[in-house]
Amino acid sequence: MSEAAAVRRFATWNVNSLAVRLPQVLDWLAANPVEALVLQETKLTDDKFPYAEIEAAGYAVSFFGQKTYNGVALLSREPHEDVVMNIPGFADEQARVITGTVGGVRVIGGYFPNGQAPDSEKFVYKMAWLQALRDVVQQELAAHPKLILMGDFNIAPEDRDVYDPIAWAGQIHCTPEERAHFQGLIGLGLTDAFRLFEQAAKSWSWWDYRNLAFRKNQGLRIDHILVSEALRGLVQACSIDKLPRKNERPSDHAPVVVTLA
DNA sequence: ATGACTCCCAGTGGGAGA
Repeated sequence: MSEAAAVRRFATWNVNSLAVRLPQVLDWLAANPVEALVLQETKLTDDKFPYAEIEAAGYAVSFFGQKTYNGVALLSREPHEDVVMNIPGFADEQARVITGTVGGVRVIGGYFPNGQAPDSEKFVYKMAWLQALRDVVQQELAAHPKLILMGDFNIAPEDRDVYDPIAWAGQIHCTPEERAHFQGLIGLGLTDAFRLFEQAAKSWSWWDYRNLAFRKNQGLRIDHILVSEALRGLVQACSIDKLPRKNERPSDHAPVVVTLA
């Protein structure tokens, strides 16, 4: 077995338009070879998806998108199998989930609903979507003990994941209802890989484009990698890569990477 | 400060994101 195959890395990145960010994604993959990468907010209909460019970079890719909003993709160094789009049994016009098996690991990539505001219809949708996701993750876990659920959760699990928890208290991403759903996923036997390790205080995965938020490090940790019990003992590292946020025309999110033995 | 930016589809503005 080669040295490269001895360590396995899986990553998630909300790219906020793959049409704009494709060069950055290819540059990032060249510098950060991974076994699999899930993307959110591709914002591309399938006929416009740049699969040829991604395959030329050495990655198999499945994708599922729509115009303007949402859209997800699964990239893997080796071909992946048993791909499922969205949540079976949950009727949804929005392209938010892509699942596939990569080297024996079931990978679920999700772009969780934003929810807009706790008193909005979009929050009601977010709650229903989260419940449906929990059910399908539970089913997937029963069939695939080695499982990673990762993506843009649009939930800051704890106050330490928020730059100003007082100002954000009860606001979208920080409501008790959203946090309870996050804990519901943890309750399935999943572990927040980032918190398996000592991390710098004020570690965020998203910074608002406005108000010099990145420069001032005012952000939220809302992009997560959850690993199943069968994988937990193999996790060697988990980190947020802030470098792409320093690019020109960056996504507002940074990639999150987990390393397995 | 109920803002600030960026993306998109639209089209000379507005919705959504988080």
